[in-house]
Amino acid sequence: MFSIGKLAGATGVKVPTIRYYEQIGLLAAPDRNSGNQRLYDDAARARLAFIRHARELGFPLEAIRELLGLSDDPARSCKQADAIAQRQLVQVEARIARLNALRAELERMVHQCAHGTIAECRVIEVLGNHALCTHEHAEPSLVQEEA
Amino acid sequence: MFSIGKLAGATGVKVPTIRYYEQIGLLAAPDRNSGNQRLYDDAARARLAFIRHARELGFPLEAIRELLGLSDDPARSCKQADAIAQRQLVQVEARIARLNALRAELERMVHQCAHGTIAECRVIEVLGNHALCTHEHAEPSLVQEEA
DNA sequence: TCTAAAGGCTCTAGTCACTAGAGCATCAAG
DNA sequence: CTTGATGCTCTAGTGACTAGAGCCTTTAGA
Repeated sequence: MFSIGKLAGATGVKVPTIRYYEQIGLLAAPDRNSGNQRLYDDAARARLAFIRHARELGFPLEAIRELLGLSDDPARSCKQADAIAQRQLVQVEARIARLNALRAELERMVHQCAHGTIAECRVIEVLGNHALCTHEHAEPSLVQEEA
Repeated sequence: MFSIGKLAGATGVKVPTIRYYEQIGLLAAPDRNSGNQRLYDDAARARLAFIRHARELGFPLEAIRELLGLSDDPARSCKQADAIAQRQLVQVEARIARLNALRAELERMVHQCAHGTIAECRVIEVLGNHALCTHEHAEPSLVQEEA
């Protein structure tokens, strides 16, 4: 049985984050010791490791909640789990494509700068005038949040 | 002179977002008409276009605030503007590298799945056991937020 | 000129996944 | 037995918006 600190150390998830996961119902509330401190067992550790790993792979907490629900039912078809992972893959691919376009644009901007004054600065100029871009780039919404 | 709706149409920035930019001081509060509605001029339009373009390129609002400050001073050296763009480029590159690792991991997971039951599902298994990964992947913190 | 719809206003609260801090209580080591 | 680390709850803040309530103003058509 571990304290929350030991659990944090064992999984690499910070203490407040563990409490947050409990608060949103992603992790069951564990038993407490006589002094009201949380005590975790190895099953909790495994579950938290699962969550952490899925987070590292960019799954949103809601998808992780679903995956955890599925993993509790071993006899079931894994169709849904596949679909979730597949969806995540598609999103990661879209983000990569998008970031590659941004990188190209930023590189062009930075390389064209002659390091003179603001008045001649290619960075400022390009930002002010989208027509100077080679590519269209998508709305910020597509760029938001992470994986 | 445009209403906020026309400005939104002209720049592709949504109406509530424009008001939000005003609220956080990124866009100056414009004059109002007799009915207390905002009226924008072309300078405001250009400034908002700058902001939008910079957002599309993934600059955080604080960086944009700085860039706008610089662009108001045309005689100044563009060293700082370059540095901001360069920093952004580095971050975008880091995100691309990170996402490529994630994509590889997700692809492996998805392709190994035999589409059977949860008990045999590679997706669930890999998520539960980081040792099954080929790569280390970074902390979620590095993955957060966007460009 | 009237009316109805579209657009505008302010304000508050919600999103996601945490993070930070205040102000306490409890535990482990010396 | 003390001290410092760790734990507890609760509230509020982050970034960059988005959604909604409840109201007012403008504009186009009849």
